[in-house]
Amino acid sequence: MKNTLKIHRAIKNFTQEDLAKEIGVSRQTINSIEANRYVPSTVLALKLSKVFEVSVNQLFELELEDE
Amino acid sequence: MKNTLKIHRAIKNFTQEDLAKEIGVSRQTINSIEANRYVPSTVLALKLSKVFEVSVNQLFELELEDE
DNA sequence: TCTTTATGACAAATATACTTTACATTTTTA
DNA sequence: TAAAAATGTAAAGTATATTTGTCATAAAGA
Repeated sequence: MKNTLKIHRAIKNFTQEDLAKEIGVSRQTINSIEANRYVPSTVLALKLSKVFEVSVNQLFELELEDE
Repeated sequence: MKNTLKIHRAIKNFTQEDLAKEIGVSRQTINSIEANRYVPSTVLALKLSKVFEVSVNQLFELELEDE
């Protein structure tokens, strides 16, 4: 699964830490998601969707290897 | 977090087992998500979004207690 | 009504998300 | 160019998703 977190973070001019605080997770969690080290929970995805004002489907997209 | 899985499953006329096979998880996983016993991963949410042809945000919604 | 199919739920085991701590490297800014 | 801020990543620990197996009950069909 790929994501556009970094882009939306740039649009909002947020650091990883800003974002982490905003949604109540650690900075490393944000970093690890951006680096595709792990897949976030749907609650986390919805919170990101809310903060960035875009849909979850715009933030995250399945790749061939996911299916 | 609440979800509309049961409704979309009814629209497509899928049993929990049909759906489970469709997206490659166990029937209990579907059952547990519908019953709000746990929160699925974003990959799973995206797969459900694809099968039901609706956005993740239409399938799952944050509740007050999530924030 | 009897049988089959679908759902709800629990327990134990395993996989993986997420936290905290910590340190190195890169990027920004004074 | 030196200091500060931001990012990348790793390890160890905790929380929780997911599987497999199993059983009880509800719903649907013969």
